[in-house]
Amino acid sequence: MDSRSPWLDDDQQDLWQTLLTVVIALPAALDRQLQRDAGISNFEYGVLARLSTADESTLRLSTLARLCDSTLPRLSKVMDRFEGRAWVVRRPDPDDGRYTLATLTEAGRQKLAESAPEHVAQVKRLVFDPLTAAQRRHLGTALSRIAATVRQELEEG
Amino acid sequence: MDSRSPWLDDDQQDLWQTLLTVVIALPAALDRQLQRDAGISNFEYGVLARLSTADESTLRLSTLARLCDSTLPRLSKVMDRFEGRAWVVRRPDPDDGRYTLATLTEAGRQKLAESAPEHVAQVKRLVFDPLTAAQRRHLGTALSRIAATVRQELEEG
DNA sequence: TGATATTACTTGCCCAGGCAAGTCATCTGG
DNA sequence: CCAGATGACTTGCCTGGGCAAGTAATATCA
Repeated sequence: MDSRSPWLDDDQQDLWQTLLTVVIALPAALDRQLQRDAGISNFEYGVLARLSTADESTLRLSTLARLCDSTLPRLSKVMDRFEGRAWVVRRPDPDDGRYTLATLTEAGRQKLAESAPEHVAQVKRLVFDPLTAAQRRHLGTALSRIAATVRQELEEG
Repeated sequence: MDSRSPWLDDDQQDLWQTLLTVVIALPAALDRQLQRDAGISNFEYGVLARLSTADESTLRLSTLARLCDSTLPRLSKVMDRFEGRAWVVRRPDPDDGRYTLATLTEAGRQKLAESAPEHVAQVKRLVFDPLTAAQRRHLGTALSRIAATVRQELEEG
């Protein structure tokens, strides 16, 4: 494909518009369900979920930020809110005081457990149910390539 | 696929995480380029682009909102900014005074033309270049189904 | 025909997130 | 061993967007 031509052809336009719809409307739909049923955003859910699968429920903030595709200021403010609700605790990394370790508390794990069923059901309804097994595989392949390119783009910045 | 089981299996987790990365990081990458090079957001670019392809460069706000997957308050505020820069004009629809018609001005069209080349190049680099023709077709098929489901969700909700 | 409902949009208030500047801890070169 | 550089957050300021309430125009129906 030639990146130098300054326009998209019709097929590309269709795909592009569809992708835009998904990246705009899917987060909106997820946020709405989570906000209504659990009072948290999709992003906040992702932070809880990441921490819950980490070793000892603990990660450095910078690592967590990368895993959640977040900036550090954004994550820092989420952590403020989470500490206020006692869902996580922060402490300096004993190995290197510049790092901060975040650990999911039992209350945080419980919040995640409460929120998960409806959220997962929503994800299944919106993303998995409409697709056949083959379509899911193809989607995964294509999105992986795009995700890798976009990640690289943001890191180079 | 059974929506009732409350968890995702490993394959689903992988796909889900990849999709999350794309819906979070792709808009961020697009916004950054547009903000840097043109001083507008990806969403605002989409509004200009939609208007530019409409008959007489004119659409009802409610129609434009639907086409851009936007809420009406959000679009209303974008229109305030655009009118301030004289990129659009608003006027009541003569056929039905409840509707408002938005028309792209010549200045607005020019802003779009200036912004387009770099933005389109970015879209190609991030979305199209990493994929083969077959992968693009498959991606379009899968995303169309998801987009349709999500749109329906948001309209009902 | 006039009161009420509905539709399309706007406004106000609030909060989340981006960016730039500040702080604190560690590394590095002299 | 100690200044300056680097890295990891944190804070403050500002803007964008969501929601709920308000307004204006049209439809409905007694």
